[in-house]
Amino acid sequence: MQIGKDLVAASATSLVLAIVAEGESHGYAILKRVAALSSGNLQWTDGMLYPLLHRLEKLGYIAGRWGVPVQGRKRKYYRITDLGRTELAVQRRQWLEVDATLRRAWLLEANSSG
Amino acid sequence: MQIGKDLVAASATSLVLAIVAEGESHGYAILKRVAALSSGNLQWTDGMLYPLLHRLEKLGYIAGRWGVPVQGRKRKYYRITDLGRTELAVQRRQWLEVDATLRRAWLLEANSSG
DNA sequence: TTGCATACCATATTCTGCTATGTATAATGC
DNA sequence: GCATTATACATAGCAGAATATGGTATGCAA
Repeated sequence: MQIGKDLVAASATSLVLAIVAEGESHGYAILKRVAALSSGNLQWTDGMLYPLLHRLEKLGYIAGRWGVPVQGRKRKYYRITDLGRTELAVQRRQWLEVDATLRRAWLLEANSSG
Repeated sequence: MQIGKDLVAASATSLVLAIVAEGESHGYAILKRVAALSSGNLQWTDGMLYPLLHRLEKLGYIAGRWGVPVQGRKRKYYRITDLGRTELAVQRRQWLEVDATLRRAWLLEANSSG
C-alpha cells in the first residue's frame, strides 16, 4: 500500500521519537525500523529522514552524538530527551483525538445511504 | 487541545469527503461540522478550507454548484462524487494502516523502561 | 583495479499548502 | 440608521518540508 505524503508527515515525528525512545539509534537503522514496524508500508527516503532528525535535535526532542567505530562508516546516534518524551506523549494524545474524530466521521458516511 | 499542523493536513481530506458524503454541504457549514465532530479540538480556518475544497473539486472528488437562495448570502454547495467515495475508502485504509504502525511503536516505547 | 551495490549522512532547490488579507452580504443590538 | 458581529467565499504571498542531488566509505565480484 502507498501512503500519502501528508499522512507520512503527520506520523513521522511520533515514529522517530518512539523508535529512539526504545534505545539509541542512527539514521539508517531508523529507516529499517520504520519499514519493519509498518510491514513495509512506510518506505521513508533518507532524504526526508535526515532533515527531520536535524529538526528534532534543534527542537531539543532528541540528542545526537557521533559514534567513532573501530571499523566501518561513522554514524550519528540519537537518543530521546526528557523534552522528547513529553512531546511524544503530546503527539500521541493529538493523534488519538483526530483518530476518534475520523472514526466518528466515517460512521456518518456509512449510515448515510452509500 | 491544540492539534498540530501536519495532523490537521493529514486528516483534512478524509474529513471533508466524509462530511460531504453525508449529504451536500457548503464551506461554512463544513467548518462547523468539523468543530462539532472533533468536540472543538479541530478549529479549521476558512482560509485553509476553501483552497482545499477547490483542490478536491479539481481532482474530481467533489462537485460544487452555486446555490441561489430566495434570501441570504449565496453559497457554494458541494457533493461527493463516485471518485470521491473511492478516494475516501483509500484514505481510510491508509489512515488505519499508519494508526496500526503507530500503536505498535508506542507499545515498544512503553515496554522499554521509561 | 574497475565497477557495482549497500551503508550512511547532508543540503539546496523546488513545490505545495497555509496564513494573512481582502471582499461582500445579512442579522443583531442599540 | 449606524455599528458590530456572523456568515460566506477567494487568493496572493510566504514558510516550511520533501525531492533531488551530491558526497564518503566499505565490501564484493569480475
